Amino acid sequence: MGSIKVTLKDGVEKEYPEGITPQEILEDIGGRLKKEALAARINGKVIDLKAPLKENVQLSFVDFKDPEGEKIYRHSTSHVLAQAVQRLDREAKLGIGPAITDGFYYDFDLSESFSPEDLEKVEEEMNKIIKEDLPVQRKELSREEALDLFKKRGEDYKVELIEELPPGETISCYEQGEFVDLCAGPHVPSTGKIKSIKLLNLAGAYWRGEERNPMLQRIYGTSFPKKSHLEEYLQRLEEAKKRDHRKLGRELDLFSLHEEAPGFPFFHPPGMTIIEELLGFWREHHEKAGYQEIQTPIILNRKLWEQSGHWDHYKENMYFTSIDESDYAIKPMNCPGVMLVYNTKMHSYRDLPLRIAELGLVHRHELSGTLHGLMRVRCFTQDDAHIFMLPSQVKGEIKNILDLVDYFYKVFGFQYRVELSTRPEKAMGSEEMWNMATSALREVLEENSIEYKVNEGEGAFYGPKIDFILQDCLKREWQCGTIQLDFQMPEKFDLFYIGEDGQKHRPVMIHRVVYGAIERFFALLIEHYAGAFPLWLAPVQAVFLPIADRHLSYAREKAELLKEEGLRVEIDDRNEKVGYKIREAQVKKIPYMLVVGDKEMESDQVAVRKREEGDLGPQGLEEFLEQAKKERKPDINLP
RNA sequence: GCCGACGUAGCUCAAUGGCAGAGCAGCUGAUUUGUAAUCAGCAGGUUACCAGUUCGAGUCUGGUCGUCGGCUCCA
Repeated sequence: MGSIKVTLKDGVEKEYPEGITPQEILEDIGGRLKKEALAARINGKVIDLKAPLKENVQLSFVDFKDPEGEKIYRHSTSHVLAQAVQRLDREAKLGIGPAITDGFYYDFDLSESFSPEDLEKVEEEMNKIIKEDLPVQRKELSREEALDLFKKRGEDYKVELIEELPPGETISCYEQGEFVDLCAGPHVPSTGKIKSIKLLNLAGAYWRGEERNPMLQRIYGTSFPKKSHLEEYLQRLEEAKKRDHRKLGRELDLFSLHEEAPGFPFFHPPGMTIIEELLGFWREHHEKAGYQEIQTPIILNRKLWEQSGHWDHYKENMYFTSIDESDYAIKPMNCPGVMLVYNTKMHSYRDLPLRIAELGLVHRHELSGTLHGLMRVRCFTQDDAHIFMLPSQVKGEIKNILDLVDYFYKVFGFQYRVELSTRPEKAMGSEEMWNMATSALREVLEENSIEYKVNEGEGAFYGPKIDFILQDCLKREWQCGTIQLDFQMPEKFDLFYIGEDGQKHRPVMIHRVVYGAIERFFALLIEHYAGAFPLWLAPVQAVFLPIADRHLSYAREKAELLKEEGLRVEIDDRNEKVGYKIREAQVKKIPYMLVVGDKEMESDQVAVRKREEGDLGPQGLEEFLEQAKKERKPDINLP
């Protein structure tokens, strides 16, 4: 047996006998890592601490602070969860149990369903397993051995997974005590490495996410190496829930939802003010970007939907009605209406690109279980636009939209993620068309060095798309902006333009939205700002707080001046103490409070109190107005 | 749509199978107030809805609707 050279992170080279494990090296070098290391990284690859080293390597250790370490830690916790569940119910069959953002889950198939009380018992059992500090052992097996092992254990789902592993793939499993799970690893060296665990919730989940498969029971949980970190995390969750747009929407009187209209939101005056500001901002920038606005009807004849392909591809999401004995549908998308507008006149190649925008109200029959406040509703306003262009203009137009979306999201301070979705199973058009369209999107993303994830088979039925994804207060992801390339619709509606050669040509079309759905974007904004909207969006921008009745007329006079400047101003003329009025204005998250009493009347000033900063002292009305006007610009915070 | 939980006053929440209650908000009155809640009084309910069990149901059972957490779907 020879020896190997191990280069540690700090550049130190050490010689060890071949077959030494990272664990043993830790024993040798000691220090903080000895306690905190969860796995090792050799030549960039993460492996078990117990994996023997066979050649010269660059070695570093992975702890919880390392994203890979966090993942391993949570993944190992999911194994402990599965072990606990099987201890409590021998019949429980294992699904899958991966680490996810901030935690993990494990899916189980069992005859009786879990109750929230069961979770406590499971948690108790998990703590026992942790206390037992069972060594976690990796084993590599042949396909036959693996099939045999999991068949014997009655793990039908694992057997299914093994059968689908590509030939030649190393099959490994991890054992801890009586428990064994099919798993690629790596894992922590023993269950005692895990410290603080918490099971969070229960849910049903289809096996492998497919509706025709049996529904398994999923347990979500999380774990941390320190109890205080777990507690902080739970605290953060509680804080995040306070930002929930459904809660703030009610408290701030922005909107409401009613049993009488599930999924169809009602907007109240303060909510409408915000929406109108969002739309005003949108119109301003779309006009600048060369868009023209139209409006098309909500109800359109069946024939149109047959022509567009929606009747075949989107029927289960549509609402229908009949008028004078003919069939009509409520529009789930705006495009077919736009097609009719395009075809009302001849177009020259000189007219292209033609950018036609529509703030279109669409209705879709979403499954009842998917409705979620304003985030997922059954009717929503898309800030839609359809761009008709020459094939040579496609990339330029997509680039323009990428820039527009980026500008909009930056104005609100949103971080976003980009996805490219490709051809779905149920698609119109030829493979070649799809490939061409998909690579066009891909190229623009790459040319503009935008990071993106590919979402295979998730495109629209008429073309591939680029999606822009935002997160809500609980880090749930919501698709907002989207750019969809469409070679189908122009074909279906026989769109053409007259080219330089005097002949008819087919234009290319893009569907795109920036906000996505106004409702969803609004909801995300509520959570993003925790209800404390910047001045330009705030339903009430400033409130006068007169100290006593004798200051009322002064407040009215000054308020009038601000209103003339277009500010949204109110006066709290109730017979209450200032402290009371301040509290109320603060709870309503009004950006500015203007306290007026004897002193202010005498000096012809207002005492300005800012929502975030508190008392700013007395100012002349002009000074305040100047500041307010600055803050009225949506992009005030942009460089 | 599927799995699970939940549904009491506008909101937040109480009430062993035995008279449906509190705080906040609302209304009325008093107080004229200086940087996050003045005091008093009044009113507020078909306990989501429909059946059933029971002498008696907010509470137990079944169904419907809705909401919440997921799955699936999607802006």
